[in-house]
Amino acid sequence: MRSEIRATDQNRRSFIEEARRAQIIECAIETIAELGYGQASLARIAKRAEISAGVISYYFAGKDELIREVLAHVFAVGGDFIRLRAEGRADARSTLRAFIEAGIGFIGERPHYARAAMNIIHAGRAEAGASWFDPSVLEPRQATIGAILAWGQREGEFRAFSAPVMVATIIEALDAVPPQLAVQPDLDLQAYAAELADLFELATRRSQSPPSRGAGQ
Amino acid sequence: MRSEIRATDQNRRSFIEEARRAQIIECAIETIAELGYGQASLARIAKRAEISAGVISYYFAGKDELIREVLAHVFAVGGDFIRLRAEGRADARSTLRAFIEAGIGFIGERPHYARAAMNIIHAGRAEAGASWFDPSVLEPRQATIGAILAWGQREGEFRAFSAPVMVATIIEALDAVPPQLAVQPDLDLQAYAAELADLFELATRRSQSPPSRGAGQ
Amino acid sequence: MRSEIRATDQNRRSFIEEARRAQIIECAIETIAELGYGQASLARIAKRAEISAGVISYYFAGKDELIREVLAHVFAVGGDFIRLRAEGRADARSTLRAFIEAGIGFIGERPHYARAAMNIIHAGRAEAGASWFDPSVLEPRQATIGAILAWGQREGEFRAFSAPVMVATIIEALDAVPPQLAVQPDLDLQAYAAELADLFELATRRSQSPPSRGAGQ
Amino acid sequence: MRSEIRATDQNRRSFIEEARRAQIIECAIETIAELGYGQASLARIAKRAEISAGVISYYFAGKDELIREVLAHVFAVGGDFIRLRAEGRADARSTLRAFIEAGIGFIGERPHYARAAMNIIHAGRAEAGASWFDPSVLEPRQATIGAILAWGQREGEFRAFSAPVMVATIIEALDAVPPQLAVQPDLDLQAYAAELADLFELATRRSQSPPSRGAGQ
DNA sequence: TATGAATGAGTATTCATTCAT
DNA sequence: CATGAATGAATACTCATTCAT
Repeated sequence: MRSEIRATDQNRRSFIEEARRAQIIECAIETIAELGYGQASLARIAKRAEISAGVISYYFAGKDELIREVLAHVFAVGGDFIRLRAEGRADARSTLRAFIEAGIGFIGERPHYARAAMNIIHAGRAEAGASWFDPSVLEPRQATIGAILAWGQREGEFRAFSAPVMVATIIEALDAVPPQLAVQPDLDLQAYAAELADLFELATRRSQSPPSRGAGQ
Repeated sequence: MRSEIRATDQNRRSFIEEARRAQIIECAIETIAELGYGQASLARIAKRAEISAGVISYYFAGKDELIREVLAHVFAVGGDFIRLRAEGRADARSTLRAFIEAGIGFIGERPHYARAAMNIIHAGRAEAGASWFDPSVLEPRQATIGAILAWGQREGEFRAFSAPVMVATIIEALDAVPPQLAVQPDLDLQAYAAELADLFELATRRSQSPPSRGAGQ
Repeated sequence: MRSEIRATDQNRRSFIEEARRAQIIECAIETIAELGYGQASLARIAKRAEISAGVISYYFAGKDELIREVLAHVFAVGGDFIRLRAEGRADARSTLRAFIEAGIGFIGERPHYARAAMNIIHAGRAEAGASWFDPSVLEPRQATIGAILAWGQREGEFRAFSAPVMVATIIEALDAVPPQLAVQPDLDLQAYAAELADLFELATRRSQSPPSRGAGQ
Repeated sequence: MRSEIRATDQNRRSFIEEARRAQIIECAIETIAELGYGQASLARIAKRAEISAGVISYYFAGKDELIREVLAHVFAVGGDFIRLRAEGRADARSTLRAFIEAGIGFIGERPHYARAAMNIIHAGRAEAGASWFDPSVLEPRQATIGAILAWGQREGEFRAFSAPVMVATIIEALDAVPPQLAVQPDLDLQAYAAELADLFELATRRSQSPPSRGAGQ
């Protein structure tokens, strides 16, 4: 009955199974967000869900699978949230702004989600360089930002910069927020978002004068 | 410090003691960098150092002390590295550039150090609100960047922005590098540094025209 | 109670849980009685019970809880045993006799119980001033003896003496038996009990002539 | 150089060796009295003596030997103390009084000694029924009391009672004091001693009327 | 003689996982 | 489906003891 076995069963899952998985994932998120990945044992997650610890092993092939699904869930929900708010803009500049604001909006809306995801990503249990969770879950986000940047560069809105570096920096700038919010829960997220949006607008726009590049000193 | 029992009156440490501590710290750094904080048990660290696990407990009062010392060591070495390269500039703009380039330079010089520190910091962020490691170790870095930004704003080189947001973003932009380097060891760090420096130069400088702030759509 | 994680809402325990706890407590008693408190590690207790050491941690929140329960169990069983034989007497003198005889009777009936309890209490007395086990478990015994003595003094059966000293001496006189019994298993407990009862009858009764108090020499 | 080896060397010990052994024994006594036998590791004893832990192993064949010597020392000093005060009396009655008062006097004089000894005796690490420390160290005390009792019975001062039971009870009555003193340091030992002396005078003296022995109910 | 570095066994406890019920 | 009992490995840490210096 383990999920590996189910897989042969055409990957169809019953309603109740889906519900249980969702419940467990939700509780895992809360547990990880509150206690940290290191303290989030299956027993503790199970307790929050008010089920026996064995149930988790019943529905998930192992802790790794659960964690992977947690991450996938957070990114799915977050992606929907952001896409809804950032898509359909007329230009890359305002789309990027909207993306950043939506990203922080999501953090404010679902701080547990954001916090749990950051925790998992940074818990890093690399066996050999590569990250242990399916990195493909992170790709859509990168791809989305990459597309916005490419769009802006193609249209001439944006200056010439290394897209991968900019993507990484934008993502990390957003990922820096959940821990700050945890320490300082009354953080003004709207102002923070505006600041970040300004920051990256200036960093990306085709500028009147180029940066200095090694001059000075 | 060290096992309650062997704390010497003078807190003076013998040469051999200092050497062992350094070796253990070094091996802890490597272990954390390669396996992640969560997998870096004392046993694994000891194995890498080819010593008995008890030796670590002999030289450090506990795992927490070891980790604290690891962090302190990394930040001490890193701080020296960066200060050497970033101090004494004539203006804030070029100082910020130099700081960013030195930061990434250090990552390239000591990738394990950077990776281990990031791991510890992010693992620590998780635990129940307050971080369990001495957060004061992070302050100098924030203070340094904060000072540069204040300098630039005071002198009119930099535009008006929220310093805390900018500080967090710069730090996080640098902290994003070690994991990328782990996945992609041939990453061109010099180019990366130049890109980041450009990015933040544009993001900070007093600009001819202000960012859009909510226009567009 | 039990691992923080499995504390049930109702604190109701299943039959099997109760049985396991009882078995573990029983094995703990035997182990402590035979090897002494200091040598009674969870591993050794588990080995005697032919279970994995983890099981003990599964049923008890920690070693402390186990020990507390051992003590409580011994005193509950012993208290019942003694009460059954000592209650309902017409006067304090015969009640005290019966109490002493029942106390030693219990030691003969359950030598492991008595020995284990003495071991725990004496080990506990050591630790830094306050004892680490709940001292309230010892109170009923003291209270019972104290009540008998007060009764006898009130009724004029007993002479005037310091009740606390007498209580302590009676208790300790009984507690002296288990170790003797361990060394010399064929000890005639009935005779021992009669001797002790005589001893304390003479020590407590209103006497024709007072003790010497410092005369002599 | 270990003491086993020395033993061949005619058991003669240098002055300095004797001094070190005495120092270590003294510190062991203090440590055991303060922390309890279970917490009295060689390391902690060594720390109190301000020496390296290895030194203890150098002067004593093992922890067991040290503990044995501690016990022997306490009983030697205690025996001297008591003998000095209890010997040379004219009759058994007053000798017993004096013995009890001296016993408690010693506890008041050297509470650490008494406490440490009780701790060790009760720590009980029996391998197979027999106590692990040399029980011969306890014999002189028993023999002394036994001799007093035999004297009194021979002379007709004391009634007929089981000497072993009386001996055990007297010893235990004294041994009950150190823990009480630890909990309640302002305990009036002189009064306590007088009470105990009265108690055992009445319990031992040839009485006008015999005890009840099973009557009553 | 004395040190203090080192070991290896042993401590309680936690954990993911399995499985009979 | 779900439980909760059980395992065995892993966790950080302590300890008595040994030994080169």
